[in-house]
Amino acid sequence: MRPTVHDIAAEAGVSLATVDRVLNARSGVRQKTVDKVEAAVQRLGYVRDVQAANLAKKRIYPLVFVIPEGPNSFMRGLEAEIRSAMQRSSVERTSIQLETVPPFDAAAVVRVLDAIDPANVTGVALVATDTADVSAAVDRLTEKGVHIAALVSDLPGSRRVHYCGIDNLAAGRTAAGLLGRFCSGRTGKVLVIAGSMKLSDHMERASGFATVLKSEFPELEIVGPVETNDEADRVCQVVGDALDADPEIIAIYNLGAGNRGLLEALRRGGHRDRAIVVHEITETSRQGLADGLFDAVINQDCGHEVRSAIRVLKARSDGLMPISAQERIRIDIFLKDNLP
Amino acid sequence: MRPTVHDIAAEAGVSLATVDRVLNARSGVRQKTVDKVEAAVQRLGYVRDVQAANLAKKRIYPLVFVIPEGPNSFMRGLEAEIRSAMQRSSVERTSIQLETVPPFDAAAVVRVLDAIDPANVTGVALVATDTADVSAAVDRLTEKGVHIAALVSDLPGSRRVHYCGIDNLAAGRTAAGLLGRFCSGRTGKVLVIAGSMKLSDHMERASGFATVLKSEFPELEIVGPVETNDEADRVCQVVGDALDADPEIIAIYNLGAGNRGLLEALRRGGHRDRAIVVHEITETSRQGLADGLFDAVINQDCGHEVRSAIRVLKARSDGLMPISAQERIRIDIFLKDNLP
DNA sequence: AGATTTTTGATTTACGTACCTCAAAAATTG
DNA sequence: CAATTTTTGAGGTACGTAAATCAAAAATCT
Repeated sequence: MRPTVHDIAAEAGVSLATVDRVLNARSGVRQKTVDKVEAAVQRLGYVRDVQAANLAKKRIYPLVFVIPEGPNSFMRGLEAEIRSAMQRSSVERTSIQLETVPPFDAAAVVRVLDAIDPANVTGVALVATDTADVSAAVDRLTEKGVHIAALVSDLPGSRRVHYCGIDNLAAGRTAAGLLGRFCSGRTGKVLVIAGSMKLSDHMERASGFATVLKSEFPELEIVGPVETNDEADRVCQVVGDALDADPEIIAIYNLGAGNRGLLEALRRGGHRDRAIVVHEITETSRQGLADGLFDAVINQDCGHEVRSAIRVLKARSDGLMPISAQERIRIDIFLKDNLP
Repeated sequence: MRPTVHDIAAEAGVSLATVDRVLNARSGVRQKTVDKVEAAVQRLGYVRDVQAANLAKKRIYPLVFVIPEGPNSFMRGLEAEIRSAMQRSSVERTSIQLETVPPFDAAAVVRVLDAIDPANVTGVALVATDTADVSAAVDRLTEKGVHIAALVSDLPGSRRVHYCGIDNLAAGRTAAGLLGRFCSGRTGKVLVIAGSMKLSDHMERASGFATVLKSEFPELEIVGPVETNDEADRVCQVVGDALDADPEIIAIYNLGAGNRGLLEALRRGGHRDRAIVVHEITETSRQGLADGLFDAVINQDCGHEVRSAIRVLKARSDGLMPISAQERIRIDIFLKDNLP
């Protein structure tokens, strides 16, 4: 049987009340007594029964998620995961509020953050461009005692307590590793498409991709990255124009959204022999894989990201550090053969 | 606030004791009353607070894991995950016993299963060959009321309640999709190495691999699968001999263990230009990726598998069906660029 | 030393559920 | 209709922790 607070009280030769004071870092206990209790905790290997503790505390964690609105399938998938977390909220003792803002609108994110009442919110998870005003708003809110997690795209300069997303430098490298091998020895150009270089995730992917391509596959030359603001129509046009203009393009890496546009350009132009790697599993990219137009899709599991954000924000508002190894979001690679 | 048993009692116009009898399926309640209570549960959307319930019940789940002993790194990784689960046992209310048996020894597995006392064990997870005697032993133990999960390699003919592992047919297909693309258009042979065709996972991988290679990459011809009993020395010899004898081999797929032997053969022969896909992330396969000898590693997260097995066995002994979508083990693909 | 402050102990209530007992009420039987 | 059985109610205890109160003890200060 695992030891309880009663066992520590007995072991330390103090009362239950004192054990409680020590365990919950309440004041009014001499250092000598604290040591006695902590020694007993060590000796008996006591670990607090979190379930019982939560029951007794009946604590709830009010959280806010801020994500872009608009047609971006990945963001809508993220929203679905947040809504599913909202349904679990009674079980997980959370109270989740979802705020959507226009995409690429830093000012709107700032407004939402500034409007948050620190008295009623313990944590915020947000998807935003890595710009100075957003970082400043994050820092202001942090100052008020609210813990903030960056979601999907990191805010490296800010005081966010955690980044819930993949290592995008590694994701870019992985894309290069795949595309390089898919082209195996052939010489040509790779068209790289991005949403916005203001998004730190896009920036990092482009950078990782370029690094590996240059060092390991020097026979492939990068065209781009071309920015499309993640709009499918722009992607379609950019790809169509590029493929028509330059027959040496033998591969495409779309590191942003707008795969619908990419598919359309490929279908329209009848291009079936390019090696193509894109990001995020959506209805569109599944279709691309199934049709053999896309060779591989690099994915981040947004369900994992949302759940991780919730765990981290809960832990932080209890003053605990999350176990970083457990919160790592992995870079998934899907071919049509291992689609879930 | 979420409703409690008290709220249902009030809503249904019955006493707390009656609600308790209905919720825990105790006898001595008229159908009419049962209906009233269940209607109230529906109306209020009551869900049992599992944490409080577990606290009150202080139930523990005695489980047994049966895995092969020997040097196989993947199995040792699995063992490490099981031991780590044993350390969490007080928190997860489990009591886990680990049994190791000689690899590929069906009789030993049968002996262990037959020795299990159904009074002290509610669930068993095992890694075993898919042979008739193992299936029979699984069925015998199931008959005694013990729930059994197949781990890593399925036992399709048996009465196991769940399979905790990847879809190996899809894994084989994925390997073919990767290797085919890595060879992109070149004509040649692919050496396929397996541990034992008595393992259903190896069988399925070989089958999925062959299917996709034939249909999508007909320019590649399969040599094998050669069985090695997962022994590194045999793998080394087989690969060395094959590469020396047949220069047309431009790719290798090792769907079993023994990657140490594969690496050694490649190093010894100075073969650096073959496209190579293997299974399972271990120290050896990481090294292979890092050195550029392996192109991709297909992995199953054995930590996930162990945790999933525990969840499933706990749920089954509470009479619940696990949510199958949540228990799917994904097929991971690692290049050197996305290694965790 | 006595007065004051700090520290500790003893005890209670609560969280939501499980499980038990005993008595009362209702339904069924003869 | 009385006797019997079944169903229901009322109440309690327990699980392990949190959080509170109030009194007692110990330490510190004047």
